[in-house]
Amino acid sequence: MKYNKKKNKCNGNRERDYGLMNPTIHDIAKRANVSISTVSRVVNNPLAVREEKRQRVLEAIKELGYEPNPFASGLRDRLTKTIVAIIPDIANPFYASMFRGIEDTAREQRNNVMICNTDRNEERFFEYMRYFKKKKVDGIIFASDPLKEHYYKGFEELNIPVVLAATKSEDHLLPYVKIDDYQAGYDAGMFLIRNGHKRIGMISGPKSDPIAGQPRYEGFLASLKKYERLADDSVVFGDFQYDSGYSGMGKLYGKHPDLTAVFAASDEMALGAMAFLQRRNIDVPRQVSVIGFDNIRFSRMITPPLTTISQPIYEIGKEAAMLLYDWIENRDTIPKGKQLQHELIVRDSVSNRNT
Amino acid sequence: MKYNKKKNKCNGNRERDYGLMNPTIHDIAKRANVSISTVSRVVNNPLAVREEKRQRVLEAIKELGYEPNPFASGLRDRLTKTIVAIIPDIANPFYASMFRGIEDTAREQRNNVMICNTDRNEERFFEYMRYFKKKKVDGIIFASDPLKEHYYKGFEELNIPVVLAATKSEDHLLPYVKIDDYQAGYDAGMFLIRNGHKRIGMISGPKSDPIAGQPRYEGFLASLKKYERLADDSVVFGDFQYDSGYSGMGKLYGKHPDLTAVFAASDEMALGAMAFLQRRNIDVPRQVSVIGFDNIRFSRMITPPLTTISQPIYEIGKEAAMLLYDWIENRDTIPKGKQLQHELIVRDSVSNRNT
DNA sequence: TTGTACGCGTTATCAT
DNA sequence: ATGATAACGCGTACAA
Repeated sequence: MKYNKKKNKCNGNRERDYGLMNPTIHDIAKRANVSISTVSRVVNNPLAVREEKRQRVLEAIKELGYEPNPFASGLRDRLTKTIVAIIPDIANPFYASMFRGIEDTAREQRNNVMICNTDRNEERFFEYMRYFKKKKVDGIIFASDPLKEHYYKGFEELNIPVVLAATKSEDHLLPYVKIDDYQAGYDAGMFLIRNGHKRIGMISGPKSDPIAGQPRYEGFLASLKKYERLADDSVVFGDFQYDSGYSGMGKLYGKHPDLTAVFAASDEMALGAMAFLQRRNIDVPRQVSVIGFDNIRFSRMITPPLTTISQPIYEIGKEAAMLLYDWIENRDTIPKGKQLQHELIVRDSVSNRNT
Repeated sequence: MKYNKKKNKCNGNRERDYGLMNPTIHDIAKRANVSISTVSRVVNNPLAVREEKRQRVLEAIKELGYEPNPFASGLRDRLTKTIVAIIPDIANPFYASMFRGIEDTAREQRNNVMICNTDRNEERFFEYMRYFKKKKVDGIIFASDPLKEHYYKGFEELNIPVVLAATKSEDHLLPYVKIDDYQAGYDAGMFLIRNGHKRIGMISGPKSDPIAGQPRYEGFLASLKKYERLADDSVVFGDFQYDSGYSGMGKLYGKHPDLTAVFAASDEMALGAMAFLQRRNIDVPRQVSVIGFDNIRFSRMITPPLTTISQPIYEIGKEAAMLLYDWIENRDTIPKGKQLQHELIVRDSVSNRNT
């Protein structure tokens, strides 16, 4: 009774400043001469309402430009229309490009995507997890580090779809989108071999990294062993960052001053290696060739322009987001992951020793 | 009556699966033996409640791990708890760093920030504007290009707070956060002069750019004129990107092969200039010195490491976001903008000619 | 099939 | 200073 009066008064008020106000489910109901539940049904379960009314409602929705209020439905505990991208650092161009892929498909779905920069810090990761328990999100794209066991546990608690981008899980079957890192490492080695290099070194990522570390390392080794090139002790391990590339090249050069080519598992490490060489007045590529990995924006801007393995990083993000939405829409079938193709970008940092 | 019964039943239910459940304001209230209004006050306006009770409430909040439900408050106050960052491209490290500043303060406010990459494309900008008219946002940080007149018109329609980051508006008084670009250009010129350079060139941004273009150009000119160094026709104009730096250096070198130093209005253009020189076997910095602008992540990773003017870009983002939140909270007083300090980062790309 | 009314958690208003 | 309660917009159990 009292309730009803209030409601009417409320609607009455709203009519006045129309156009400014966002139409609600009530406005649509009135316009279409149905009840709010009918409107709600049309939106959420269209088949449950008679054709004729459905049309009326649909029309009213169009005319008034109705969009459900995400806070109201969020409060009621449904989808929040936002997904999360967990990445190490958006200021890293590699992840930034991936993010653009994610973002573009999210926009197509009229969805929001929230960035979480972990800075590779576990504490921050779990902080986010706690936050998500409150403020629900529909799904997660995880692109930070290899997926550790307790990270997985965190996801499990949330009980929402998670897909992996440029990484994968050994023990759990979460869908992932990535390239074939083993093959890519193999290809890098082969490229050097085909260019006549005999003594080849590598600056690898950490062996403990089951994605960008070990596979690239092993693919590379395989190519070398096949042609009986130098191997094993001509490999040094870094953390993908510039400084470890610089110092890694230093170690390598100390042990094997006769190296003619080096494969770095990231472009940043390749930059570091080149910096070391150039500061020692060792010419790249004439004396030592360098091949990188990632094809970041700046790899073409340095001197000499860097030959590198390109990951289709934008597409990885895009594909991962699409998989995620598939899963969100159809909660009970886990989508299958995908392998995307890498590509060798030939620029000027590798010399041909065959001639 | 009926109401009360329901409430009790509900709370009764909740007690059981505690630990799993997120505590609400009601749970805190009960625990602290106060009303929910008091709890709400403690959270939003602590000074309005007596010390003793406040402590009790605070303690209960700690113990139960209460966090306000953003959906509920969003529903109440019509704020969407999301702001928008309009930038050219998140894959550009300059904007990525700014974004991190924005994001970090947004997170403090338990807010979401949505990225809009315009790619410097007007069409995309207005697409976003249309989107915002539907799905409201609380405020905007604009960091894309100079603010054109019809962009401003777009904002006006939305009728929400907008603050400018690393840019400003000539005609409208939107708050902005930026450095003093004129002074920065002046400082760059002075640094070259103090290092004994006599014939100095510049690769500027477009003169039509009233922020990163003209002021840096004029500040630079002012320093040169003061000491009667070469000026005017030793300036060439680019678009801040790598390629224009490369070709710009080409033009400059064609006209003035005797130049000993060049100031580039962006690090990317500086990279381009260095690439041109190095490919001509002109040594940097021995034969030609280069100073850049921005201090992007990679400026220290090239050979030689780039001397440059550093914008506190993270802080610019952070400060802009804080201004925006001030404005959102207090809709009727436009906050005043801020000028932040730039800094000269001396590395190895400028030689000293005095000795 | 359709409509009514309650509850989600919070804040603001109004009494006290 | 504190407490009761309406209202925000939506979804859904239940009634019709």
